Amino acid sequence: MLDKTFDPAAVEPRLYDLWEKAGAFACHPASPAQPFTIMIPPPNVTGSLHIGHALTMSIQDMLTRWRRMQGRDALWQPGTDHAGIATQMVVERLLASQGQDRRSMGREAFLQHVWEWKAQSGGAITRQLRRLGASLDWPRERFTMDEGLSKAVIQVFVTLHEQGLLYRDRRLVNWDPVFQTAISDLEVESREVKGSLWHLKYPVAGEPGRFLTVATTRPETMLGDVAVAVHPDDERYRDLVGKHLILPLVGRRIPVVADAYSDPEKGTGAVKITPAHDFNDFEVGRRHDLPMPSVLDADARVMVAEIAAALSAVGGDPDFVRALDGVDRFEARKRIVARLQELELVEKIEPHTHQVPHGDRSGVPIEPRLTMQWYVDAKTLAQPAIKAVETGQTAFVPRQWENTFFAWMRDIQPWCVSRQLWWGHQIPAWYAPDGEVFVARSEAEAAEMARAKLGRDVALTRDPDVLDTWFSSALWPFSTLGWPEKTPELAKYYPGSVLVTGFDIIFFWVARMMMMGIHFMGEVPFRHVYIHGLVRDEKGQKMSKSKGNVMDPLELIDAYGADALRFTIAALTGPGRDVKLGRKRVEDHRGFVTKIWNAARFLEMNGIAADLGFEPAKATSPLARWVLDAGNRAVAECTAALEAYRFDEYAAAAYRFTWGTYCDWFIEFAKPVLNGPDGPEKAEVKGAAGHVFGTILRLLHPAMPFVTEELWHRFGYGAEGSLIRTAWPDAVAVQDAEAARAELDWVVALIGEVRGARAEMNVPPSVTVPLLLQGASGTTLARAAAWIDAIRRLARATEVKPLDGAAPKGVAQVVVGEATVMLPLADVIDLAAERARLAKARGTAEGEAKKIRAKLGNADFVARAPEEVVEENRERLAAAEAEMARLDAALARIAG
RNA sequence: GGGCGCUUAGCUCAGCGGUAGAGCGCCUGUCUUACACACAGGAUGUCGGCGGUUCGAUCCCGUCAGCGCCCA
Repeated sequence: MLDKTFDPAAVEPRLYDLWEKAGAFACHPASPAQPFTIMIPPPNVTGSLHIGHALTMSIQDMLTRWRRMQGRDALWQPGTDHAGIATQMVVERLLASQGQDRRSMGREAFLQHVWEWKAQSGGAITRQLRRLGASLDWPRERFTMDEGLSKAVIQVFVTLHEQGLLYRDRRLVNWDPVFQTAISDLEVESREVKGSLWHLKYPVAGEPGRFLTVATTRPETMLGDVAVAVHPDDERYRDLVGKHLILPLVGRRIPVVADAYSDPEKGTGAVKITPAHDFNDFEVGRRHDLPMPSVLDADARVMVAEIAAALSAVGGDPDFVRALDGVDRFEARKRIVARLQELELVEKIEPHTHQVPHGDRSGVPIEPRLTMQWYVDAKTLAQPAIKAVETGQTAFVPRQWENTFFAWMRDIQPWCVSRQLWWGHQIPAWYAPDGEVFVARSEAEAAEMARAKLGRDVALTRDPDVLDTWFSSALWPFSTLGWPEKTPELAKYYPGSVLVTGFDIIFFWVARMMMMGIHFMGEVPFRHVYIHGLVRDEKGQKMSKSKGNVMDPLELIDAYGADALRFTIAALTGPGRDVKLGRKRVEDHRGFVTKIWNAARFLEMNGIAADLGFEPAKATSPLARWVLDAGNRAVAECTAALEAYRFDEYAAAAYRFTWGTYCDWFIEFAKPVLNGPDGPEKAEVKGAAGHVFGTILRLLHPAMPFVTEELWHRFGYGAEGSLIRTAWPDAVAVQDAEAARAELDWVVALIGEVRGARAEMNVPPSVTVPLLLQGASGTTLARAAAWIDAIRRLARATEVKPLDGAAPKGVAQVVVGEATVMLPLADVIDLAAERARLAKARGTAEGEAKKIRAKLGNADFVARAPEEVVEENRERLAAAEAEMARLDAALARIAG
C-alpha cells in the first residue's frame, strides 16, 4: 500500500544510492549507441550548491535523463574546478583566523594546507548535487588540478608557446592590490563611484604666470605624469603644443603633446598622461615614445624610486615627494591635493560620478600596472571559433546570444594568463640566471634546452606564477576525456552534444573552450550552447546575501522535495528569460507531485498496475482509445519541447496531460466502469489506465526522477531503480482515435455545460435532476445512453432522456451541439437569473456571429484569404447562428 | 555612447499573421468513496503609445515611451 502522502526525504536518498551503486549513471564507451555528452560546468571546489546551480544542473540532468531514456549512451561528466583566487582566498582566511599567513609559512606549506582543506571540505558540492538527483557519471569525476588535467595544461601551454601563440610581454595589466596579482579584463567590473574632478594647474615652462589646467580623477598619479595631451584641433591650446610644463611637486619638465585621445569636450580638454597607471595614457605614451615611470607599487602605495632622478627643487618639492614613499594611494591623494592647494595650483574641484574598475573578487579599485606577464594570442585563436559559430558548427540557443559571442570575439584582447598566486597550475617556464626563458614539460626538459642553447649547465628557476583558472577550464571538454592520450572516451564523447550555462560565462568559459577545443582537437567542443537566465527572486531582483533574499536549494529540497524544486525550475525556464523563483512556486508544484501520488493511490485501490500484456492497438472501448490517443499527443508534445530546449513547454504539456486529462477526466470516466461488473471493458480500461500511467511516469522522469522511479517499481513496471534506463515513450497505435475523440469531446462538453448552468443557478450538488434532450440526433442519444453513468456522476443527473412533449415549467437550458439540454429545476430556479444567463450566452454567440459576418461581408477577404480560412469562417458563422436560434428558442420557452 | 532584451488578466508568464491563453491570486459553491497539497464554477484584458504593410496585426516593419541587462 502506498502511504497517504509521498515522503521525499525517505525515498530520495534510497533511490539515488540505488542508481549510483547500480551504475545507472555510467556511460559505456564500448557500446554502439550514439553518444550524448554534457560536460558539467565544473563548480568551484570551494563552493556549495546555490540556487543558480540548481537551475543549470536540473536542466542538464533533464537532458541527460531524457536522452539516456531515448537510448543514447549518455555521459554527463562531473568534476570541480580548483578556482585559483577563490580557493586561495578561502584558505588564507581560514589560516588568518588561526593567526597564520601564507607568506610566513611559504609556498610548499601553504599548498599543503590547501590540499588538506580540499580533501576535507571539497566534496560538499558533489554531495549536494546528489541530493538534487543529478545523474552524473561519478566514477569519472575530475578535478582541474588532478594529474591528468595538469598534464593537459602543460601540453597546451608548451604547444601554444612553440606555436608563438603564447608569449611574455611587458604591458599594463589590471592589478589587484589586495590579491597582489594580475587579473584579466573579465575579472574587472566597472562600478559607479562618486568622486571628484580635480582641476590642476601645471605651470608653463619659461612663461611665469601662465598655466595649463588639466582635469583628473586621479591626482595621486600626477607624480608619474610624463606629458599633457591636448586635441590637435583644439584652438585653445594650439600654441602650447611642443612647449613644456613644469610638473608640480616633482619639478620634471614634461611636453604638451597633440593627441586625438584628448576630448575637448571633457574637463578642460587637456589631460595629464601617466602611461604606467592608465590604459589610455599607456597608448598615448607609446604613440609619443614617452617614458613610463611607475609611481605605485604592488600594494598600490606610492613608490618614488622610478622618479627619484627627476625630482627637482626648481619648480618641485623633492622632500614632500620623498615623504610620500610607501603611503597608500588614497592617503597620498589627500596629501597631494592639500599640498597643491597650498601652492594655489588647484583651480577647482567638481563633484564627479564616474566608472571605476574594481576587482570582482577583492572589490577594491584595480590599479593598472606595468608588469611582465604571460599572454595568449586570443585574436588568432578566436578566428576559427568565430567561423565555427558563423557556419553553425556550434549553435547557441537562444540564437541571439551569438551576437554577444561575436561582439566579444571580434574585439578580443590578448589574454593575460599568469597570476601571482600560489594555488593553481604553476607555469612551466624556467629562467636561466641571465633571464633567458625555457618553456618545457618538465624541469629536466628545460635543463636540456638550456644546455643545448647555452652549452653548459645553469641553475634554473621556475616561474613562480600560476595560470588563470580559466586556462584549465578552457580544456575541460577534452582534458577530462584523457587528452593528450588518445582514449576511447575522447574518440567517442568529443565533441559534446550541448553545453548548458548562463550568459555571464560566455566570455570566461564558452569562448575559451571554443578556441582551445578547435585549436587542439580540430573540432568544436560542443554542438549546441544552451544559455539560460539567472535565478532571481519573485520580484525579479538578483539574489544576494545583503538583500537577504537568497534561497537555499537544499532547504527547498528539505521542505518540498527535489522533484518539486526541479519541476518548478523546468516550468519557469523559458527561452531568454530569467527564472523568477519564489518559495510559493515550489510549494505549488509540490502539489503536482502529490497529485501524481494520489492518482497512483487511486490506481492501487482499484487493482490497476502495470499490465505488460496490454495491447493498445487492440483496445475497443472509446474511453481506452481516447486516453491512449491523448497520451500519444502528450508524448509528441513533450518530446518536441525537449528537442527545442523548451523546458517550460515540456513541463506544461506533461502537467496538462497528467492533471487536466488523465486525472480530471479519464479517472472520473473510468470510475463507473471500475465500480461496475468485471468483464472485457473493465479489463481494458484497467489496462489502458495502467499503460498510460506508465507513460506519464516515463514522461515526467527527467523532471521528477524520484517520485516517478518510486512509483515505477511499486506498480510493477520494472525492477526498483529501473525507470532511469527505461525507454522514452513513443506513440502507440490506436484504432479509430478520431471517433473516440469526437465522442468524448461531446461528453465533456455536455458535462461542462450542465455544470456551468447548475453553478450559476446555485444548485447544490446534492440536488440531482434529469437531463431532457430536445432536438438531439440519434448519435447524440446513443452517446448519452452509452455514457449515462459518467453523466450521472459528473453532471449530477438522475437520467438523460429525450424531451417528451412540451418543456416542463421552470427549466434551465443549455445548448450542446445540435441539442438543447433542459434541467427541470422548478423548485430552485430563479427565472430572471436564468433569462439573464441565456441572454448572456446569446450575446456571446451574437458577438461572434457579427464579427464573422463583417469579415465575410468584406469582398477583399473572400477574394484574397485562403479558401480554407474563408470556409472555416462560414462554418463558424453557421454554428454561431444555429446556437443563437436555439438560445432564442430557449428564451421563448421560459418567457411565458 | 554602442548593443541586446522586455512591455499580453491583480501577479508570473505562454502565444507571434486568421475564434486572446495557462498557473497563481481573487469571488462562489462542495468533506462527490485518489487527492482540501482537492473538486466544480465564475469574473478580470483599448495584447505600452502612434504610424505603416496586409483582405486581416497581440504577432511583421518603423517610431516614441518606460523597464532591465551587457559592453564602453
